[in-house]
Amino acid sequence: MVTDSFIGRIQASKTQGDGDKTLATYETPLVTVDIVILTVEGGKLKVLLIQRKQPPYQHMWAIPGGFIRTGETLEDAAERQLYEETNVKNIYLEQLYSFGAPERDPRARVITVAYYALISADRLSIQANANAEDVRWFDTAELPELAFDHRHIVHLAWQRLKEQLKDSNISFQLLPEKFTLTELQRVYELILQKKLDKRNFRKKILSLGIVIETDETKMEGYHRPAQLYAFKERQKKVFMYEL
Amino acid sequence: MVTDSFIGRIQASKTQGDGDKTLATYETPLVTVDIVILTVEGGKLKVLLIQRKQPPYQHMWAIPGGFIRTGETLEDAAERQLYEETNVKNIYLEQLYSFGAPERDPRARVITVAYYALISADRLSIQANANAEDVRWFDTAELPELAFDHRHIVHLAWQRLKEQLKDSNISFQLLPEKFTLTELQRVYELILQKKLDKRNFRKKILSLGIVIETDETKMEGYHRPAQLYAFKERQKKVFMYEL
DNA sequence: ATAATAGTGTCTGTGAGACAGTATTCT
DNA sequence: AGAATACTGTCTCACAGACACTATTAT
Repeated sequence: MVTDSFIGRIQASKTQGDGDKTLATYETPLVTVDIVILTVEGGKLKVLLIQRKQPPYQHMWAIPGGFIRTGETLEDAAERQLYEETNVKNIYLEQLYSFGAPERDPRARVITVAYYALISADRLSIQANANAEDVRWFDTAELPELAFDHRHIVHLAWQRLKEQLKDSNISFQLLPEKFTLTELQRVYELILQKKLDKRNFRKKILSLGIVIETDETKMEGYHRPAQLYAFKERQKKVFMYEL
Repeated sequence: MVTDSFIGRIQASKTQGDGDKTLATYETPLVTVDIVILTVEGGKLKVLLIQRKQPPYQHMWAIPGGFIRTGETLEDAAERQLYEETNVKNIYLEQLYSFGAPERDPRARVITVAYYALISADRLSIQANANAEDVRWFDTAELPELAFDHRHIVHLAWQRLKEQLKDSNISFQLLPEKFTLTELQRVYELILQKKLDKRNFRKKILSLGIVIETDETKMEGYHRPAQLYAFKERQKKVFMYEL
């Protein structure tokens, strides 16, 4: 993790442009981009964490992140780190919130712009081996102790995901291209932490016209196979009730 | 405006903690907090702008902002600047988005955490005189050319306000303590830029149980006076359809 | 009486949510 | 036959949205 490199405080003293303001001391903060990478796998909503090698918070788990490079937008930086960790491109990525509590990093003033990313489990095969030893997926509902304010950040990402689930088709970012309606329902149930009625759920999804039936089916176990669906558009705004 | 003080670029060259990453050059960006301050006054949704005295964008209008001080949280910094500009405390304030395009400030790499604030027009009396010459309220629908990416930021704030109007009672932040239902409806219409049906609007607001009738009325012109209402709670989540 | 805004009620249609039984595939 | 999951339809109730007339206060 890039933030592991220790950076001393840089103090800058400046006069201000406006006459009626007093001379003041500004800290030049460091800016990082941290990413909450979420996926659904094995019936759990999981988040990618990295084990820290250096202090502070040595050996604790943290979300991936790092500094912004010259010429990079914030989103570029997030995309780059996302790629470094997952080896996958074109991942759904969205800015979450910026955190700047003065003591959130004991070494220096570090402001982080948090992003969150959603990736479907079927795109993760490549990653698993890379620096596998200190990178792992954790059940978002059972997090270990996290470094810095990362627990808060992960929870905020989950919160945001819940909200977005209710008024967009964002859930499709977490599923393979073809999926059964039961699989889709499981994603909703996992994120919302709540059982949904199968008939109402299917009625709603189908009436929204956001999925299209494929001619394939999926067998799983010794029972009736399920119809596979694909989705029509990304980012369509919809409304889900039955919160 | 604090950002007027010119700050040179500070370059920092650092090695990273992880072995598999290349040596890279990081810019130490500057971090500001900018605020979109909105109010409803004279039948317009207005935003507070400040005329810049120094280049770049000299004489152009910009939203207020400035650097974060040592020991301040991002929100502290926003609150401080909000108070400096309006002379009013306890204003509704919420983080909007962070902007970090490399060339958004021609002088240096400046990342800004944008906030937006809502204030009711009746709390603005104190302000008007302060540094009145270069501080003015502008109709959000008819902005002058703005410095930096501030036009984009203002539009995003408006956008966010529209969304929040539909699922929270945030509109009350823009009204005096006691108000008529017609005044409340005007706020909705202004922000959503759309006429609403008076009967449906009142039915909805009253059924939500978020306002309470007071025993006062308000006369305005030669016609039937209107009942004044107050709201019960702040921050309650509600749902407004009729988008 | 006139002007001007405040205030009010009904109907229709959509859709959220509750609810249980049949269909299909395998061993 | 049995196990296991896929799949489907009806009813009720709430409420969004369309729509027009009466009430009150002043000049």
